[in-house]
Amino acid sequence: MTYYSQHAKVWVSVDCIIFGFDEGKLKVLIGRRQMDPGRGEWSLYGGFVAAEESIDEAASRTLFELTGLNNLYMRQVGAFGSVDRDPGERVISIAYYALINVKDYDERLRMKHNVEWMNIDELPKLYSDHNEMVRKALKLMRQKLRTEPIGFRLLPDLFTLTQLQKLYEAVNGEELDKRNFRKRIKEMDFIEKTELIDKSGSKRGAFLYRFNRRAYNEDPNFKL
Amino acid sequence: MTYYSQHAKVWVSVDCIIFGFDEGKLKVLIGRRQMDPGRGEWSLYGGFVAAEESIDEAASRTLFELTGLNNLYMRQVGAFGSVDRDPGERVISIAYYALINVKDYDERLRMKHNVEWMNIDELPKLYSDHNEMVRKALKLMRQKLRTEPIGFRLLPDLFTLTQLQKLYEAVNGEELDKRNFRKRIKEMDFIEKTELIDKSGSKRGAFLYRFNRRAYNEDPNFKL
DNA sequence: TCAAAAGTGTTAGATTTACACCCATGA
DNA sequence: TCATGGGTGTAAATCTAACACTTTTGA
Repeated sequence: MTYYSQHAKVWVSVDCIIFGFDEGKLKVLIGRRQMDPGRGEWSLYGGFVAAEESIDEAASRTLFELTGLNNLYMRQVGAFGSVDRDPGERVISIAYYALINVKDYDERLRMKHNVEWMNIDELPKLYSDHNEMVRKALKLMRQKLRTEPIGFRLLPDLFTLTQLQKLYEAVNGEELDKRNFRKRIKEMDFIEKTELIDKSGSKRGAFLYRFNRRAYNEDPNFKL
Repeated sequence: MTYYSQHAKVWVSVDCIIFGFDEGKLKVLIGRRQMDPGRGEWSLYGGFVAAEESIDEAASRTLFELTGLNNLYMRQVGAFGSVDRDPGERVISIAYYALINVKDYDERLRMKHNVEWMNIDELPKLYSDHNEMVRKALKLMRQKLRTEPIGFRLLPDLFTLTQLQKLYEAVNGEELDKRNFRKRIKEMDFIEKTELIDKSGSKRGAFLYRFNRRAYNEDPNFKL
């Protein structure tokens, strides 16, 4: 009989706020809950933490289960632990947000799990405290986006400056000045201009850029 | 047999990073661990989350147990959940930081719990992942300190501008220009000058100031 | 030919930083 | 009388924000 055993054990789960960027909008992946309690309610995707895995591993595993993708950018949002946050049993949940490039997500897998991309500013009421989780995740993600080049995780490898700007506008919910934005980008040597041109967004076509992680690691002065 | 019961339950604890400010230094409250495993190692103070309390309540209760103080400023740092972070059993821990005015802490209670104030930059190796918790707590606290007037929670009700400046210097680990600092303070109407003078720090004496929470709530433009 | 997105510099204003001396007092 | 911490303003430099027109091309 150890010192520990006089205390209660509880279930611990992870819930994932998966951000995507498409058609100029920031989106979150949500689905209808498939089990009781709360069956049918809009909900984040989650899973339980198993005995032999860390909470980060549980989050990675859950993300992989849902998306088939590994090594996603992922950060912890925090622990949510009201006694009755889950209407069934006492479950403490640890929220994680992840960034994915919508195009990398296999549509069939998405259908199979019955989840969909919902605009961040049109989210319905979600199960339990999931709305609160999304709010906090967004707040943290915004902060990170200002000081680290994580936005590229939401875009294809090659992107136009207009796409990049729209991404920043969507996340922060405010418009930016095109010239000032491009001036800042030009100062960051790790955002490389290619000779490739994307004609999908305009008749004239726009140069495609890429993020050079190596160059960033050598001279990581990012500020937006 | 519910859906939940096929999953493992784990112990969940809270660990507290308690910051104090004294003699111009930022300090953390740590003590020698009183139980196995790890008996005798330097450690944060913590406790288990009980079945019928939220994690925030567990943190408040733990803080009260240790300090006899209620309504401390307290924020969650995050969940720590490596499988073998605790050498005894699987325990997921949620870290919280709290700010207290060292003078409010009853010295007898401190002795009773066998904890002491250790300078943040002279911390020894702590039990398990507690050093990591402190690092993250400090990072978050610094961020908050820049955008919200939480520094007052570390000072007596009445304080001199020199004390306030030393506090900011200690937390951020860098010196500030006295004139620029005072200029900024003067712009914040919720930091009120009193007619009282403190002679303990100098022969000439310095005016004492106080933080007016009501005024802050009306016009919360803080930036330091 | 024209609509629609791409691309490009300059300037005023605001903010930030650097900096040095006099004052009041108790020992 | 002097050592110690308290208190005060200005100017240069940097950063931020506002702003409008030309280019290219497919329909």
